[in-house]
Amino acid sequence: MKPFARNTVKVSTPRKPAPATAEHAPLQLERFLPYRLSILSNTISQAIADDYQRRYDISVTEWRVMAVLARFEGLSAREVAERTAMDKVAVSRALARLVEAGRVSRVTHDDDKRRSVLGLTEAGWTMHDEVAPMARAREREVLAKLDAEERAWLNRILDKLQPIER
Amino acid sequence: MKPFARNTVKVSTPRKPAPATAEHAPLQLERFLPYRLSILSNTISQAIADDYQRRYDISVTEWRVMAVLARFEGLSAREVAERTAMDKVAVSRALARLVEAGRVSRVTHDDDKRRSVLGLTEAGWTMHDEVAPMARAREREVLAKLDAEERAWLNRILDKLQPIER
DNA sequence: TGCAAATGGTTTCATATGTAACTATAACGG
DNA sequence: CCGTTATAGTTACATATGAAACCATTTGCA
Repeated sequence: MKPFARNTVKVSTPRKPAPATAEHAPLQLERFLPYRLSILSNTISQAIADDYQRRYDISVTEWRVMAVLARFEGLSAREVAERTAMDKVAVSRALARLVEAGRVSRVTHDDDKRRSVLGLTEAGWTMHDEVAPMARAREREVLAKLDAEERAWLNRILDKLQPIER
Repeated sequence: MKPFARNTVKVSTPRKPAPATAEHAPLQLERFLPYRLSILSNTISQAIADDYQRRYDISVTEWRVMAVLARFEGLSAREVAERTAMDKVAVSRALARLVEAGRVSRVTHDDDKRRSVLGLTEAGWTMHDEVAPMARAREREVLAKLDAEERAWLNRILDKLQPIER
């Protein structure tokens, strides 16, 4: 494999597949499931996050923590970690910021002083009630690209690829 | 003390949805598309990356750059960025490591000295030829959870949600 | 021409994230 | 009981990542 492309021809806009394709069987990235999922996931998450990140100075991880606390009252940090699929360090940090910002309340558990008991504050609820509808609206926008049948299949497929635990 | 006389509510294992649910309409995270995609994407990417990261000391972004260079010879950094959907800083850094490691060759373009002309080296190809089949195998494992019909729908859905440009 | 604007790419800095170590408390086994 | 082990959570450190500033070169056009 000599780099004979040294000087000559059309180096300018090399759109052609590499010659070695046949022998090397390179990955077709844009057809590769993990890659596609990663792009799609980032695109969508970012679009939604843009909506609230600037406005409320909150990160995706913090928002997820809040979303979980909106549904389940009095969770411990570990339980939040479970439900958000984040690791406990990430949760700890998100909580630090959220408590600091006055959006989450934290007291220590009566019977187990290691645990904390978490919940949204007034301010937390207020923000939640503004962000949640935005997030849902964005989700609808994305799903609007699909028809009902496709949406059904998507759900089914996601369920199979990743069984929701609990 | 009397375990009975717990005056506070039962903070012990709060599995019940928060009482405020009705008025606040909290997000059901585990049914929320962006969240599910993010989890799924991370799970899968991580599983695959684990295969080669340790073994070759290479990151996902570096691998993606290599995969693109395996298919398209002589790309510039900017073109790599386009095709990997990474930003140019990330590409620049990945390339620095790859060139350093002797896996990618870089020369400056003859007609435009700003550009670089990139390609895999011998060592790069060797590694590529070991990693690519692994990645494909992993993808197959994931897709094996679906039947043929579901796989077809998945493809169709991904195409609609995220048209492949170019 | 010549000079402002655009482009390819790298560097810098601030922030995010993951791993491992650490602190405090609780549970367990003899 | 008492010492070991496990668990909840935080801190420290090292690495990754993104935005903006930056350098070099090329392009557009008066």
